[in-house]
Amino acid sequence: MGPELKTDDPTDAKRKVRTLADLAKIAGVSTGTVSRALAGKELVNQKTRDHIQALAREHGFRPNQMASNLRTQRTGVIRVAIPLGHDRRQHISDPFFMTLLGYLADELTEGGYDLMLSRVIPDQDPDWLDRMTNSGMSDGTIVIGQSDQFELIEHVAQEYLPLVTWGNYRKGQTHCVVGSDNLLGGRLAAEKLVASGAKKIAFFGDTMGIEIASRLEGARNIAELVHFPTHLAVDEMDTDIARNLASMDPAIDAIIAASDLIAMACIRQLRERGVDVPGAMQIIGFDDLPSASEMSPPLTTIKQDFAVGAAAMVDILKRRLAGEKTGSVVMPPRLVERGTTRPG
Amino acid sequence: MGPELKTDDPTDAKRKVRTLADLAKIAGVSTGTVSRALAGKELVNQKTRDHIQALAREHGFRPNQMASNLRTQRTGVIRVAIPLGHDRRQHISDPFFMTLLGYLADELTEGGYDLMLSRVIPDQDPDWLDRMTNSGMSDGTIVIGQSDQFELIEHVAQEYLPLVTWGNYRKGQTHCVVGSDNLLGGRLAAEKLVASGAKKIAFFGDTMGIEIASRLEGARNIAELVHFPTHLAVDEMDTDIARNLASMDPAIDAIIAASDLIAMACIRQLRERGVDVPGAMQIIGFDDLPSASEMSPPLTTIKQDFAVGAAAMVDILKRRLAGEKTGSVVMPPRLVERGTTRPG
DNA sequence: CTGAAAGCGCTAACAC
DNA sequence: GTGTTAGCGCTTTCAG
Repeated sequence: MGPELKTDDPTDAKRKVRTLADLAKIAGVSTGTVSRALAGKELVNQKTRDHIQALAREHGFRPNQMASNLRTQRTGVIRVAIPLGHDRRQHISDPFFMTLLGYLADELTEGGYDLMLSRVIPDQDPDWLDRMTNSGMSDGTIVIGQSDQFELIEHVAQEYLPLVTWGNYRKGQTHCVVGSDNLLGGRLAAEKLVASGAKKIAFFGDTMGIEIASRLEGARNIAELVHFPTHLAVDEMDTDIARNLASMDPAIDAIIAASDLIAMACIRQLRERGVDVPGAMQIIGFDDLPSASEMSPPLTTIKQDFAVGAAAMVDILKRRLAGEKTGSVVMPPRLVERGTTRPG
Repeated sequence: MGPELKTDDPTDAKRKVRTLADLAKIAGVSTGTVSRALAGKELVNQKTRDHIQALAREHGFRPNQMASNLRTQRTGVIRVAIPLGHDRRQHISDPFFMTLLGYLADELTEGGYDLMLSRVIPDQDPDWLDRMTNSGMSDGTIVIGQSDQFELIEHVAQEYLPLVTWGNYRKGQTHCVVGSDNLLGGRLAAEKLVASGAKKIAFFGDTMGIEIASRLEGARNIAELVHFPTHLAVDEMDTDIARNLASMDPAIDAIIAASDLIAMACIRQLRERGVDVPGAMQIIGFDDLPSASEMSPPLTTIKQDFAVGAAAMVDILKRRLAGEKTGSVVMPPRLVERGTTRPG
């Protein structure tokens, strides 16, 4: 590599200017002035301001955000946390998260915020949410899915305002949530299946997550049904479904899946078993992910409007950042009839 | 709201302990000791360490990451930037970005890093990459897609090691890139169409992005083809395609789409026009997004393995963080024949 | 083993 | 208008 670099060589014109102080020195002014000039403040003479800005450009100087943030106590970043409490094998690449995250990212970045994404395993890090909200690394926090962390979120929300969650609303809760009326969603699914002639209905889903528990409850308000716990994580889902399908009452002729992904996996496996959908088995999903309408046959499902939900979350978060104490938003889901259920 | 809160009330036991200094005071030690204790360092007496940790838990104290980062010059976050140079109307929710991002997020968060997502409009922020790499807000940077920013990336890479890009490899380039052999991909697509009897082939895609330019070039090595610029952003794509389809030579009986999304949009519009796919028009996409195999008919496409690519990017980034000067990775894409081309 | 003190790089009073 | 100074909250020498 040749001779060692002497970075203290006074003739080294290339010595990088990395701090306000460096720049101040070569500009012959104080750091305060440099700071004001680069911030474009009016208080500094037009000429010196231009000069300093030119110098900064010339040396490729970029102020250290971290230091600035620490000083101003403001970061311009919103944390988006995905807690995997139960079903920790779920990945962020799960289409459900990705869909919601995509819309959130659009809303946030178009509004000038950066987005810091964190995957959380609560068991390994019991006070993840405190850590995040107190880390000073972000101005606000969005939690995608309550998982089994309802109480924790509830607790943190008591003393931390800029927090919005995607999930299920439970009457009287403290924390602000945006999400669908899962009870209604479950009901719509069951009603549809009953209307199109289902005799015996199964529900596939893990009720550790309260959103899914609500869907099950809603469906149970309409019809009696057999519950088969089914993981949300793709690698476990398939074996769960295979077992369920193999062992379940042959009289069952309809399935309510707790998510589109579960529905899709069911359809794949039923096809392998030679079961006709929707002839011999009707299936209805939940979410209406983009791929639900593209698969074949296209999936009948209970639609949640993620674009609207994401916009609502960001809007609410901004208002909370401004100190407003907003309420929650519960959106009505909607039945979208496609090809995996029979008409009627 | 009753009387104003006096936060300086000395009897207020609830006064939040938010700093090391606060905790040090109630523990009766110095901030240095608290810092060491919470970091679990051996140098501090077991008893005091336990005591301080207990106190911290009790008061819900969480050290300020920002301050810590500033001091240690290490953040534990990796920036993922998506530059929208041409086609700035593209959204992060675009399935291509989301797919790659999902895998990246898995790799990164499972490796203990947080991910900071930034959408960039280069025209509005010409030195976005300098700003990011010098901001002190992250330890390394991943850029998804070179867009029209090849030269800028090239320039920054000369003095910033922990930078990895997803995109096209051009011989002799400085910056480290992971991506597919787009030239080969284009060739595979054209070869397939020729083999299955295409007489006249169109290419739909905007060559402002060098990846797509390479795909076009590769295809041109095999067959003469008509090029129709087509935006990548969903809202512009449809009108582009409609125009192209309406005006193009009726002899054209095959389309190479620069991305799966373009292919899907073509198929939708051809269907509306009553054109049979693949009978009257064969179509081949690029990417193999998850939905490519789920739509109907399933899409013939040139597959890029995003999971492998993401893993490679993270692996390389880690090695660069450790000071290693790694090379680039060019992965071979693969033809996946499905239902939008004819056999043969 | 623990305390004191010097910063990390920046901003915002407060002076002049 | 500009310089000086006191921190933001933490880590880490350096003493003792």
